[in-house]
Amino acid sequence: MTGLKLHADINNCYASIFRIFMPELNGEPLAVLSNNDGSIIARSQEAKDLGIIMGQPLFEAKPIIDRYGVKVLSSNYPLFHDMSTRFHHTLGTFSPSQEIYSIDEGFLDLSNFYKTDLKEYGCTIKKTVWKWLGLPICVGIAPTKTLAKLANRIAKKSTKAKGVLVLNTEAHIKAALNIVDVGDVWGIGRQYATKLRKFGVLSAWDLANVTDSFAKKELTIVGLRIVKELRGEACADLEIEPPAKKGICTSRSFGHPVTTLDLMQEAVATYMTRSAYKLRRQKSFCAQLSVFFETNPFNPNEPQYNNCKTIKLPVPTNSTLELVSYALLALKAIFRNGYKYKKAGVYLDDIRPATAMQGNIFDSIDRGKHLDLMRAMDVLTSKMGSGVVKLASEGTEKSWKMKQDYGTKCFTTRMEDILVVR
DNA sequence: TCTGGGGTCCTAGGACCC
DNA sequence: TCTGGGGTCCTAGGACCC
Repeated sequence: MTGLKLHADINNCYASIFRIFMPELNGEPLAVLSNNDGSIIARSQEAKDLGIIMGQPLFEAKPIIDRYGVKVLSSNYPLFHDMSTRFHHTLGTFSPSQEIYSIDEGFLDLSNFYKTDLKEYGCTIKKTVWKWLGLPICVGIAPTKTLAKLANRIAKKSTKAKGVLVLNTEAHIKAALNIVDVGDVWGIGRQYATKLRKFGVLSAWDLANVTDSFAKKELTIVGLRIVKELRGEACADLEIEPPAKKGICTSRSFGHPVTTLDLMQEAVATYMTRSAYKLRRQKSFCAQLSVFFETNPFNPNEPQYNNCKTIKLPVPTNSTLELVSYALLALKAIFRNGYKYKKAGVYLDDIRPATAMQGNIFDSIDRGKHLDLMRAMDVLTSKMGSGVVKLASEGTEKSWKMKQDYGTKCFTTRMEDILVVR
């Protein structure tokens, strides 16, 4: 086996981050809420043990929360993001080759570490993250990314592994595949798991032993790659450089239903400002945008109206001013009075790098001026946070903005970022 | 009363072209 | 009488991820 990959992730990420700064939460059941405080998106181990379910609406979990005194907190993304950056930085000191996979997960390439005691190395990483950041992690090491993820999953549950599992012999890999349910394999979701079970494929080991043609036929080429990775054949390398996004979306549910065009315009302008900022951060332009909104689908007694309007731009741009004006045109084209809107969003599409720009002879906009203004806005935004400078169309009241009833301080960033403190 | 947000990739089918 | 077929592009929808 040539390649060797390490997967590390933060245990109960959001709950663990809060506990660093609020140690009184240690040992207590804790649930972290989605944007708008709608549902539960993260739980401490104690909350999991009480039967609080991932994705469960808050009101449904309320009986358990009240009965056992589960502590509830709103999401705090500035804080999560900051701690995530520190986690990945720490991880990166252990290999020259690193992939930042998500806010709480990363991969390292250990292919040249054949002389290293891998178990010990994994334990050192785990201890270091704990010492430097106070975050609990688990580590899996194996020949492919899929197997490293699987090793990590077992490490989390096994008392013997103590949070670090190395799978680098055929016997160990076979034993591991046998104890993992097919639905717990990375890339096998609910639909595929149900389908596979009907064919008698129950474990990860079963999946590793289907034929290539079966995998391709039933799970597409993506599934075939998973099967090969389970057999130890690497099909996915680490992504060292994050690829530029092909689509950029900003959408939110409203804290209160929105019924007027005025407020909807504020929200759309605000979301577009955010998307345009993301677009410029990755040094791209876009040639298409969409605006969409919906009423509350969980409320069948209210009249429902969802719509989406897409506009192709005559000249690709990343100017907030231009994108907002097109977005408002799109919105006006589809907005209807008489509905209680629950959510809106914008989507940027047909994204291309700044270098591939092509002009249009009918272009009447002074792009140089826009560019200077955007640069100035971006400097302020990155130094002082979003919202320090904004367009008039974004509004100032933002009565529609999302609910955060259980807010916390941004402990590591700015004290003035305090949302609501209880 | 109250149900997240932001992405990726693949496939099938239709339009269109020569 | 016999009414092609292959390629490409685009889009919608479905699956997955955290």
